[in-house]
Amino acid sequence: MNVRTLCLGILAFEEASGYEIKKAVEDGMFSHFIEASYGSIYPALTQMLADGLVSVREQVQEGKPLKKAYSITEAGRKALKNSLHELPQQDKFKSEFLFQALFRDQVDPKHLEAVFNEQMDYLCGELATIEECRQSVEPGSGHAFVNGYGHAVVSAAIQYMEESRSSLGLPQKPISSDAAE
Amino acid sequence: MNVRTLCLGILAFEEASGYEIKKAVEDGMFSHFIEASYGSIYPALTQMLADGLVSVREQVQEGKPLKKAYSITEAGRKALKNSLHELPQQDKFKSEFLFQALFRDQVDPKHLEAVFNEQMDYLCGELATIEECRQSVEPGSGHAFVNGYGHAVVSAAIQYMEESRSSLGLPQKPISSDAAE
DNA sequence: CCTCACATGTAATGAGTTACATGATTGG
DNA sequence: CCAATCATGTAACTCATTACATGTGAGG
Repeated sequence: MNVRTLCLGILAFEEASGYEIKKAVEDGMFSHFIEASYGSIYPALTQMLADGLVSVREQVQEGKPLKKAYSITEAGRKALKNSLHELPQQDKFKSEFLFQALFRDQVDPKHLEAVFNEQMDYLCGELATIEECRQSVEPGSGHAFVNGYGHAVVSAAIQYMEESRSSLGLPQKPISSDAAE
Repeated sequence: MNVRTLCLGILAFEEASGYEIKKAVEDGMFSHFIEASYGSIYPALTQMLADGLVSVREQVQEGKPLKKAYSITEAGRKALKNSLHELPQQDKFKSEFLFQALFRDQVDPKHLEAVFNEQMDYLCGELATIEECRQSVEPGSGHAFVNGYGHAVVSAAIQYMEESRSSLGLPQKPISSDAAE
């Protein structure tokens, strides 16, 4: 999948600016597909505008910079549908974190612990976000499936990592960003 | 992570040719990190040879083409260690399959079913491979962690997908490539 | 006879990231 | 006053993929 299709997908749900798309991809409802930087989002929108897949509405805001709100057009919806049918890759299970874990005896223990904890924090953060989202998505929708899948997979990862702490020679309770404080 | 580091990692375990590296990344013990094509593997090996990170041994085989068996050097091990400490990205949970699932009402049901089944087949295949591997990896090793993590995550995905069949409007039992026959 | 598995490589192409470039307003 | 958030965009660069190019031997 490319950034164009991702943007088109987001715009199929809601009008958005390049900036808002970036936020949605980083954190929001669309953070579980692919990553995208400003350097790919803005050119994608410009190109799609030229191709007639999206339209712009320039919003003048008080006390804030000019915002270009993009909307999907009928041609855009068609193009999205088309892209959806052409996506060939089923996604493979890949993880760079696991690569680091594989060579755990090659890295120094402090670093291993840091990597492990960062990964753990990320996963816990994701789980929290997913659980928050659950309230706002309607059951049976595409979003609900995405959330459910995410929840299942991320929980499993967290659970396995928690169980593996000792076998990796890591201290049992690191900082616990949740319960404490 | 780049292909160079991936190759270096594989060569840290065993001497291998470009061809064998490709196979290991496609299917074998090293299939859970990143993808790599011949077009990236061969140049990576050539470059690392020039940099002194690997050495070659040309094997003349009966009835088979010339094979270049690459081994990691001391400098290579150092470089790997270094790369391992510099890998910044914790891996995010991303899935293009979920993008397709999100727009399930935009694609035709036949296509959705096909995508779903392909994904399911892939996951089941992975699970089978992981279970096979379990016998040959020693407990407590990096490989064991990779296998365990993979098993946990892939099983969770399979289970959730199985449970979601009906809510996606898909037939309960498609072809069942396991039990039947 | 033809295709598959083995085996190595290059060049064009494509897609994205990083860093650069700019600028207003708000809150500490 | 400085940093962060909001907001848009470009250009150089990196990295990998795809397609091309070549060749053998085994098995159906």
